[in-house]
This record gives sequence, structure tokens and C-alpha cells, in this order.
Amino acid sequence: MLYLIDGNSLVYRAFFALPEAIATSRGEPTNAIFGFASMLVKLITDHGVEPTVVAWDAGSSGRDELYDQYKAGRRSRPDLLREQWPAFDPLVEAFGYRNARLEGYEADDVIATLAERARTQGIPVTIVTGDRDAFQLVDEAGLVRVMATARGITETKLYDRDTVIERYGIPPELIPDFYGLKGDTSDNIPGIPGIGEKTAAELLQRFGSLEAILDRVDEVSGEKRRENVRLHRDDAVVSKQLATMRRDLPLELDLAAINAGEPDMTAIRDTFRRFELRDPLRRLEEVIGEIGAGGAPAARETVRPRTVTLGQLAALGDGELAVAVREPMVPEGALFADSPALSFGVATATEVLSGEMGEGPELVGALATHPLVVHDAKSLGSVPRQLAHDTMLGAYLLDPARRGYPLHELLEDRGLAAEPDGAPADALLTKRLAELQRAELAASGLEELLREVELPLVSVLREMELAGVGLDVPQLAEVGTRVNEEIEKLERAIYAVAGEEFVIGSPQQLGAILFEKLGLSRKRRGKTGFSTDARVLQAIRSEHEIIPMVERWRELSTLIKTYLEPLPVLVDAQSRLHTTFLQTVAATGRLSSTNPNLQNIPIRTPLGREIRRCIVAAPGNVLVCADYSQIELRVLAQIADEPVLKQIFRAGEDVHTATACQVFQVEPGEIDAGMRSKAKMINYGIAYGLTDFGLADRLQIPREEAAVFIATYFERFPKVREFIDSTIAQAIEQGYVTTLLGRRRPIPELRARNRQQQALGERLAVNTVIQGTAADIIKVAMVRVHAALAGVRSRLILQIHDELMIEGPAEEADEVRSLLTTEMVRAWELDPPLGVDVGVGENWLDAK
DNA sequence: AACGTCACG
DNA sequence: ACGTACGTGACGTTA
Repeated sequence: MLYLIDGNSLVYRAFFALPEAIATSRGEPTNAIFGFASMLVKLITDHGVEPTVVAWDAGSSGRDELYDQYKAGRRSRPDLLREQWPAFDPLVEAFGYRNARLEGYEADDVIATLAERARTQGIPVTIVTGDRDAFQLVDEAGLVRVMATARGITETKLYDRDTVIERYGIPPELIPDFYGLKGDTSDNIPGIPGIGEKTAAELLQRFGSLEAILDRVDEVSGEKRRENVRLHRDDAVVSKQLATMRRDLPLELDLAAINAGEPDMTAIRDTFRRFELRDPLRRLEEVIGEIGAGGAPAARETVRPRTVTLGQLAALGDGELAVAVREPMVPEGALFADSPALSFGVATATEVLSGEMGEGPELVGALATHPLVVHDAKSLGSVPRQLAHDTMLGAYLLDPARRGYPLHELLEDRGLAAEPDGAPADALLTKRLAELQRAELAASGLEELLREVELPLVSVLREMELAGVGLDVPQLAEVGTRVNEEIEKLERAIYAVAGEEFVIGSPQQLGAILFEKLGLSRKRRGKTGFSTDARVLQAIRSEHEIIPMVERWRELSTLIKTYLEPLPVLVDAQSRLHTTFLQTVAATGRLSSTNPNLQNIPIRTPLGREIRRCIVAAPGNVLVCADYSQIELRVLAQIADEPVLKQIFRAGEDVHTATACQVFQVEPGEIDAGMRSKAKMINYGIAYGLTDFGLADRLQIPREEAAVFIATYFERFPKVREFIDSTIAQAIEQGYVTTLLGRRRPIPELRARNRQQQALGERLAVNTVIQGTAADIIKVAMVRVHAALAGVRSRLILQIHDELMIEGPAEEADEVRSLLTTEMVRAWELDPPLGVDVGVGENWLDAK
């Protein structure tokens, strides 16, 4: 395997990722050197010593002529990095690797040229870079792969053709088209405004290339978007050229003659000691010692699958199978046909089968008689009726706070496999992973939660995603027009008052205007400067006329950019929006919603409510919306067994008003809206681990006063204090907390040495029990409601944490209303019972 | 990629 | 002395 390393990319990345404080004892900066050396060491640790070329930029880029703004936005290489620059060439040579550069060209063109030559000579290549453009070099035959830097500096992810498609939704050869559309701000590649990653991928899937999009611009959906494409077509074409790597540089370098580096340990030691890189040197000496002792990397098990057709699967009987797919496989020439092809793998008890086919649902259909084990069953498009185990859900229940659950990461953690391989191998490994998980789930008491709640929920969620929710596009467009007009006026007014034009959306530039130029009061500060967030602006509102305008601009531009512009583009032919519910993201057990997020549709401001009014039922249908009333506080009352709080709910009183009476020690008649809202803040604050400081800040009162409120709260509701204390004690003892249904969340923060982290751990422990229990309850309710809807046409379409939305024929509304209430209340039968408020309407606003 | 900001529960 | 209320997702800017 030949390694081609983009030196510039890695060095820049190391420089920006690592603190400037990394330096020699003489004060010479070494953060980039340290980072780059660490990466080289990591490569040897993971893959041994291999033939390696490191490419570098040299001289001015020929692209300057193509686009004069190219990289104009990039600041000249900071001095701290410039000082480190001379170290890299000798470092590379010490490892026994080759440096390569060509005057007038960038490192990525050198890499592209070498990768192309290697490919034609049949030499397998791994490109190591942080530059996303390089994905265009990945080839179909698997000869050229890209190892891209991930988080931190030594974490990497290996991309082959399938993983590029998984990540971007497009094959490698369309990467230049992709950046031509989307642009790349860090390289000053303009692209087309309003087109981000998702839109670029969608358009390319549909049209096949940038040129096809430009030719057939009339077919692009969305008026504004069409206009943008027409207006910026030249930018897009130039951007694509900028993003296209040159593969034909006149480089004098014979790849076949490059041997595995022979690390010159004397030179390496000298260099590492010179820059005081003790840790990387120690790691390198360890690994070189091992390799020298003959420790070759362990050979990977090869799977030899039997090739079958979909029809032949029927002959498999009815035992449990593990299934995996790789998608979408792009057929040669026919780019992204309507039904993307899949390659699949099936692992039975005794053998592994593989095949190719059209769609996930067909595969699920062919295997209908089998209990199936899958990783992320919802992503198959059709959820198996007999979903026996889902390794993604299993991993989530075992450790719900992980960043993500990619199959290969889980496998790697257990030493099962590492690099991308194929669907048959995935199927076999999914099966093994499932066996390991089953034992652990049983040991942790999580089996029932998986079997009775999370697995049945998968198909419910999939149906909700497919059903979608209606959007009144013309109405939304009308709101958008009004908002756009107002925002333009505001911008002119803001510039006039500020005395100059600036980027209002840049907190940095806004801060400079407000705090430096206009001298307004500074409140809180963050990592990069003084905060300009909504609470700060509110506090200094009366200091200058610019503030209310900026506040309004913020509100409007958020609503425009997050809802008014993107939503209409996402609707299907029936004008419906289809979200994706994520079941393994929230550490507390909640669901989340993405692409679009339908769990954060506005409601709090008048303009927000206008947007919510645009979420509508189909003609003849109505929306039935039911939400649990104060579910988290009821959960708290129940788990804490707090008699006064329970009595408030039993009596059907308004809990915030009642709390206000208790905390402020007055009669119910004396509570005004302000007191109620303060009590509300205290009620929810308690569940989140509020401090006197935090309450004081939010209520704009002295800290002492806030402390009195909190103390009074705990006097009146003493069992809440006991619940909090015992929950924290238990979390410290066990290392985790559990919810009503036994869902677990480990709280490693409690074991941290720093007190801040510990305090965070305490808040997480308490909040997770409450929020997680509420999440358990509504998940149970969803499964029950879904079952209860079997005989009618109405369907569940949304969940918003404590609220369920059903759409159906108007004549079913009464029946659905009562069924919904009943099942939601029954999800956890307690005393006093859960409260549910339900409403019906043709749009979301009216249904609440 | 990280940060700041803001939409929701 | 230090930070200060939990859980999400989306967007724009900047390094």
C-alpha cells in the first residue's frame, strides 16, 4: 500500500487544532510539528511502515488567474506557523519518506497526479488528508482510498466509494460538482448562495452533474433557488474548476521505485529531541520495537459468501438471520436511478450469502418469515415485521451518551473488524455483535425496554416519517415575502445608525459595533469576545436605538433561514414534509427530529405562530394534537413521592400558580402573571439543577433573594430535596442512573476530578431521571396509540417530546381524540393520573 | 471544526 | 477560585 500524504493539509490542521502553548523550553512554537509528527507516528502504529510520499504546496497557485478571490479570505500564514515550516522536510526524510512538490502547484494536485498514476499502474493507494476535495480521487475498483482526518488530530476515517456515497449521497466523481454548487468558504470558493450540502447532493442525484443542472435549471424546484442558480451559474462553473484537482502534473517521480520507508532512528531521535517531542518519540520507539520483533498486523478474516438471488432466499427456512446492506450502489452509467440498487449480505447460523437487488423493502419482503437482526433497521426503508434485534438500538441502550453508533465503530470497539469491507461481512459481524449485546443487555436489565418499547417503536417511527405532515406552501411564501421586506428595511436602518455596513450576523462584528464603536455595556463574555445573545441585548435595549432593530433582525433572519426558506424546498409532490426521527441520539432517551427538524417549529412569538399555522392537514382531514400537561413535574411529584406537589395535581390546580403561593407565601388571588412565570422558572429550574446564581441571572434579582426562593421551595416540597440527594448518591455509587423503565445513563462526569464536571454530573443525574422517565412514558404511549389506530384511517404523524399529532378524516376526530387521550393516560397509571390536553384543527396552531 | 446564536420541549 | 438549568438541530461566521 502506497501512502500519499497531503502535508499542507495536515500541518494546517495540526496548527489550528492544537494550542499555541505547545512549545520547546526555549519558547519556540511546535504545535504544528508536534501534531504532524503525531500523525506520522499514528500511521505507523496502525499500518506499519509503508512506502510514503508527502506532498507540499510550492510557489503561487495557478488558480489565482482562474478566480482572483481564491483564498483571499485566508489569512496569511500566521507567524507562529511560519517559524515551524522549515522542520517538516527533514522530519519526513528522517522517516525515510519522500517529499514531493512542483513549483506553481498545490499539494492536492501533486497527490491527484500521483494517485492517478498509481491507479493506472494497479498500485493500491491511501491518501491521507484533511481536505474534503480529495474524495474525488476515490475510485471504483478500490485502488484509491482516502483517509480523512476526523476529530482531533490523530483520529481518522477511511473512505472507499461506498463510504463517500454514504457520507455525501453522491459518488466520488461528483465531488467537484458538489463543491461547485455548495462552495467552500474556507477556500473562498463561492458556489451558489442558499445551496448547502443537502441541496447540492439532492440536485446532483436528480440531474447527474452540475452542467445538467445548469442546462435544465427550469426543472429545479423552488422559485428563489432557480433564480439563484441562474444568477450564479458562472460562479458555479468556476467553483467546480477550482474544486477539480489536476491529475496531469509533469512530476518526475517513479512510483514503482518508492520503497517502504526505512526510518532513520538516529535522525528521528535527533529531530524529535530538538523539538522536545517526548511522547511521540516514546510511542514510535515502542512500535518500531514491536515491528522489529516480527509483529506483523493480524491478518483479517475473509468472508467467502455464497452468491444468491432474492428468490433463493425463500429456501432458507425460518431461522433468525442477520442482514446488512450497502447503499446505494451506483450502477455504471445510470447515475442514481429512481430506485437505488443495494448490495446485501445475509448471515444464517451456518453460512453467509450475498447478492444484489433493487430496494430495501424488497429484501425485507423476501425475508418476511425470518426473525431479523439488523443494524439500524429503520434505514432499510421498510421495517421487518419480526425485528428480533437492532444492534444500533442495543448499543444505544448500553451506552446512550455516545457520539454515534456506526456499525464499524462498534465492531472496532470489540475487536471484531475495522476497515470497510462489504455487506456479507457486515451481516456476519452484526450477528456476532448482537450475541455479545444480548448478554450485556440481559445483565443490565435492558432486555424488556428493547423488546417492548424501542423495537416496536421502530416501525411506528418509520410509518410516521413516510406519512409526513402537510405544509401550506403559498401561505408560507406570503409570510416570507413580508418578512424579507421588513428585513431589508431593518438592514438599511441598522447600517445608517451604525454609520457603516457590517455583517449583522457575525457576533464578532456586531460586538465591535455595539461595544467598541457605540460603547454600550458589556455583560457576559464567551471564549472569543463579549456575548451579544438575546439576553444581553434585552438588558441593554434602552441604551441605544440600534438594539431593538438588531433584536428584530435576529428574530426575522432566524425564522427566514431556518424555516421560511428551507421548508418549502423539502416538500414532496403532495406538499408534505417528511422528517427523520432519530432514536439513538438523545442521552436521556428522547427522540430527535432532523432534515427537517419538526420538533422545533416556532410557536412563542406572533410571527412564529404564523409559521406554525402553515403546518396543515390534507383537505378533508384534521390534526388531532394531544400533549401531556406538565409531564416532567408530574414525574417529579411521583418519583419524589412529594405529597404537596401531588396534591396540587390531584386538585387540578395550576402548578406554577400553586408553586408561586408556596414560594412567595401569598394567597392564590394575589398571584400575578409575573409571579407565575417566576414560579415556572423555579419549577423547571429545579428539575434541571438550578443554582441561586442562575435564577438570579434569569429573574434579574439579587443572588441572595434567589437563594431564599430556592430554600423556600425546598421547605415547601421537602421530598423533592430528598429525591435529588438520593438520586445523586445513587449515581455516585453505581456510576449511572435509571428511569422508570430501567433505561440507564452512565454519568462519568461524577468521577471527574474537576468540580465543575462533578456539578454537571449531579445536574445530569437528576435531569436524566425526570426527562428520561417522561421519554419512556411517551414512547409507551406511541406504541399503544399506534396499535389502537389499527381499525381507523387516522395516523400518527409527529411526536414533539410531550405531544403527539395524529392526522385523519374529520369524521374520525372524536373517536381519535378519546382514543388518544385514553392511551396516553394509560401509558403510566399513577395517582394522581397523568393529564392530557387535546385539540383538533385544520392547522397546528388551531389544534393546540 | 468550533463557536455563537436561537428555534423547540 | 470557578461556573452557574437539561435535552435537542439548524444556521451563519470564522479560524
